[in-house]
Amino acid sequence: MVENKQLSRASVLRMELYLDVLQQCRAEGRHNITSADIGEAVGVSPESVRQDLFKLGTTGKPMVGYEVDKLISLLRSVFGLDTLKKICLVGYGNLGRALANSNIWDKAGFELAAIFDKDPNVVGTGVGPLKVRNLAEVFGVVKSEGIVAGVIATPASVAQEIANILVNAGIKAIWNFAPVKLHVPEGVVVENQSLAWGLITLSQAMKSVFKE
Amino acid sequence: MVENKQLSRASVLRMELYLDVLQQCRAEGRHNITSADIGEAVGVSPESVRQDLFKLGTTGKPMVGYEVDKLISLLRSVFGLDTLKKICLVGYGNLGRALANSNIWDKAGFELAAIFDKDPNVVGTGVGPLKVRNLAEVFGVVKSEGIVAGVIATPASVAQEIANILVNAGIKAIWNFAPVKLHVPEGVVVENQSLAWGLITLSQAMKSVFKE
DNA sequence: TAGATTGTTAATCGATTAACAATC
DNA sequence: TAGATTGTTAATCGATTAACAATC
Repeated sequence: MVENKQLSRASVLRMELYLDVLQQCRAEGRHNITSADIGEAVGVSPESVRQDLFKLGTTGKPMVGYEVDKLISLLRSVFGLDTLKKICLVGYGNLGRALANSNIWDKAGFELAAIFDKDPNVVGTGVGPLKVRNLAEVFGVVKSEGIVAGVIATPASVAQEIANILVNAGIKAIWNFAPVKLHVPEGVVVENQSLAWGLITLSQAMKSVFKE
Repeated sequence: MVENKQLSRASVLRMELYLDVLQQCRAEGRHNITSADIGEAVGVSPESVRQDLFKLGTTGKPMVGYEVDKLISLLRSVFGLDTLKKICLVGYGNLGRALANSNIWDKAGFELAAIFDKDPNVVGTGVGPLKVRNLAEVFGVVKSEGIVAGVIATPASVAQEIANILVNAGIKAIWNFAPVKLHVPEGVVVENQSLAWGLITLSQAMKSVFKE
């Protein structure tokens, strides 16, 4: 029932789409869904949907399809959404503020447990009960709070330095918004979300559109 | 010299890293660089670097390596960074404000030419000379300004509707921050940058780390 | 020259697509 | 039962890695 092989990034991305569709179905009161329905909703062939679900240990029934509730649980467990993970945010500029005030954390099973910045004018301000702390406190707070992941929303110039601090403090995962390839030891996961890179990727993709 | 085959997404992502390394090299005054150097800096094998550059029409010399300036120009042209593209932003919440005030646009060859929101309290406010306009103006402004791309930084619930409006207005590319699979006609490019999906991907990746 | 480094083809690997038997 | 739909293997496709001749 639990996956053992590493899922490809592409698979994971598709599965996130499946989860979205399934939740819509549940909201509409449907109990079952076929691979064809899922596929059509997310722009993927039914075969690919089945292949993806097969990797997770399949749960469908011929003629009936998949149980919506069961599949939602399965995907949530694959993504680890029901495991609470403490995360900290480093960098409280425009982007940091937008992140801190967003509602994305819960939905992915994270608790935003601390915010850090080096600017003395920003330290002490904050979101609700959460106050921005001085960068120097990272090590101690990560340890004492049991924080396992960190977000880097700082300028690119200091991103690697921040990554080192986080890793030293024992963090196992980094969500990186800086357009910098971070060098981290094995066993530490980095997920890049650089807006700059995203925009360049869009620019590149546009070229083929205009060529037609 | 100009690429004709579609580059894989993975290739493009790697090439963005190469460009970063090359720009650092130029800043340090280096004129040449080998595939081994590039590879080491970005965590890719020299063979892969050469293979990627080969796809673009290679420009290196045995025993010397690649000319830094030449390669920067080549990559900038591959990404289309020197072609100015007008883009508009829809949704001026926390994320929209962070985007509008960022410096990412120029660097990817975009000019942020208009901002839209439906909230009357927000319309009229703005960044520098740019004022937030009413959502109803999208169609007219996109046409009159010659805007070719749009950013969706709205709640997920209205993202598809906004996409339809943008596409109808003639936009060819969408940078989508909403955690929704957008359905667009062929010939329109969508680049997803949903933070919610990114965070779930991180959560999934963390599972394997903690399993070890 | 000698040898480091590229250009480019070949081999491997993995992911996607197709096919179809199993089954409810 | 009949036939729609899954589970699962096989075939195809593409990307990555390896290899090595070409070359500066």
